[in-house]
Amino acid sequence: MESSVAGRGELDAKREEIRRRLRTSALPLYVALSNLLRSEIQEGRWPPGSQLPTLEQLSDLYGVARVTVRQAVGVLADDGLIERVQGKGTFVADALAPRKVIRLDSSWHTFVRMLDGNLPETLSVEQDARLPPIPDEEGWAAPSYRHMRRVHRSGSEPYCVIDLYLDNACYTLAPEAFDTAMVIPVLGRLPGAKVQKMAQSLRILAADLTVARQLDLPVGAPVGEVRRVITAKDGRVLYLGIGQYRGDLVVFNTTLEVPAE
Amino acid sequence: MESSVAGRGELDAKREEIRRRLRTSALPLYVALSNLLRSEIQEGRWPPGSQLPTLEQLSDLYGVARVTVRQAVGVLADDGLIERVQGKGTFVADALAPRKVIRLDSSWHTFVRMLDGNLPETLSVEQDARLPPIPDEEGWAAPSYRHMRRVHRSGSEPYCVIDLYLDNACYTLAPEAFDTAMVIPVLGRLPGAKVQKMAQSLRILAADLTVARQLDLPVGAPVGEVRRVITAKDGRVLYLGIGQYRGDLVVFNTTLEVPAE
DNA sequence: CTCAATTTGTTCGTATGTATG
DNA sequence: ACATACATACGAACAAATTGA
Repeated sequence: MESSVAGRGELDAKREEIRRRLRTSALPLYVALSNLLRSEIQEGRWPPGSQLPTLEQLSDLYGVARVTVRQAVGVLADDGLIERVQGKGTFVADALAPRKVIRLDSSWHTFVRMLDGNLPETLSVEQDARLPPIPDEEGWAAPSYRHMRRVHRSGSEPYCVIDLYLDNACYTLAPEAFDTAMVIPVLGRLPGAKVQKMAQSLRILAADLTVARQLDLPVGAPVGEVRRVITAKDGRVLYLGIGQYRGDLVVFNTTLEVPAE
Repeated sequence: MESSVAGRGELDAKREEIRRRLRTSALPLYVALSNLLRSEIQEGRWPPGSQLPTLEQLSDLYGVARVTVRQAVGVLADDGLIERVQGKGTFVADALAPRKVIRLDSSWHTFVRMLDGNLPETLSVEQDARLPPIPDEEGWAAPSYRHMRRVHRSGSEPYCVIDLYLDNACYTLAPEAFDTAMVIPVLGRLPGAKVQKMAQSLRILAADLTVARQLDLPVGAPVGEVRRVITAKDGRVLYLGIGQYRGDLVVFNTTLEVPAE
């Protein structure tokens, strides 16, 4: 008897914890739950064609009322991700449109090759801008930069929005190229081979209002913010780019050769 | 006249658009607005110590009711980001607490140095596991792996939970070391220098329930999923690790030397 | 064919939170 | 501070479709 009571108490505690985790996101419970279910389905927890647990079971599993589970499931049904059949159950749709992801490689050659040929859309240009403050170890600023805000698309889907600063001394060497093509490959091909290295750092953020708008995402969706600094041999900053990438469309790759000891 | 009408119409359209964006986020309006204000403050739109626009002005600016603005501002006040003084105004707090982040470098040396000395907590061990399926180009599987699930902490805060598979042929060479220390540095120091390269790919996801619990995050919070494959010279997979990192605590760094043409 | 069990669909009533004027 | 409207979430009861005994 006691053990059964303890078991029940434990279960309730667990249920309560799950509930709390879902709650803390400030989203309505049914939205939070539908997001969770969506990503679990996309991760393959319930494969295409298979039956989901019943509303009662899900209600139990996540510690929310059946009606609320139903509401969450309804969101996914509206999206066509699942199908509900009265008297039978809820099923994962057969054809999940496979996501076409963009692979960002971080060896210089593959990175540049990947970028090359893409045509960004320029949202705004500032001809004579100052570089935002950067830490000393990243390099030192040239007198004047060309500041552009651009959007990169894969087909019609935007996957990156980027604020970039290009040393005007570089820009004047090939203005038409810089205006239309991706900046980094052009910079790499610039005569004189001034480019020495590119430092890159990535933070993971939730999309704010501006970014959500430009990447066509809900506010709060996970995005990767990449900061790239390209310097010349003398430490002058030729390029600074701060880009926000849609988390659901981009994969970042690195390969490290391990030095023999 | 016409231009003034057009200007007004434009303004209203902009207001309407902001409003719509705030709305569509599925967050309660006041939460969405507080997020927006928070990021604008952090971006420096209103510097520390300065006065925010009045509730009326903000109400106008964002197209929401004064009471709703007040509610949004209340969230930030609770967070200590701003201070409200009756009859005077609302002010940005002087000291914004900086976040302590973990830098994950991806040159082999710095990466290993960063890991070294950290003591992970092991959640579970499976002595004789099979490697999960991997694409051919990543390498080929050894007959048997040691599978561990571990949590990494910075102080008491968990920042990474990782599922790792270690070739048992490697494990038996230094079982005590592999049991307690970080696997990758130990693997790198293993006599024979079998390790040749490490491939790493990073996806950006929303935390699912399991990860949310283990990293003490709300469900849906942005996390980075890092997949690391370490192979020997002959292509055998010595190590596979799939780690989930808290987005708010981790920065991923890379430096690329640009080959001279 | 019928019946019972299962599972989703629907509707009420109630309580609370959100947003406006 | 108040009145109003609407969304969210819960529990409960009942309806309708499906399945298999």
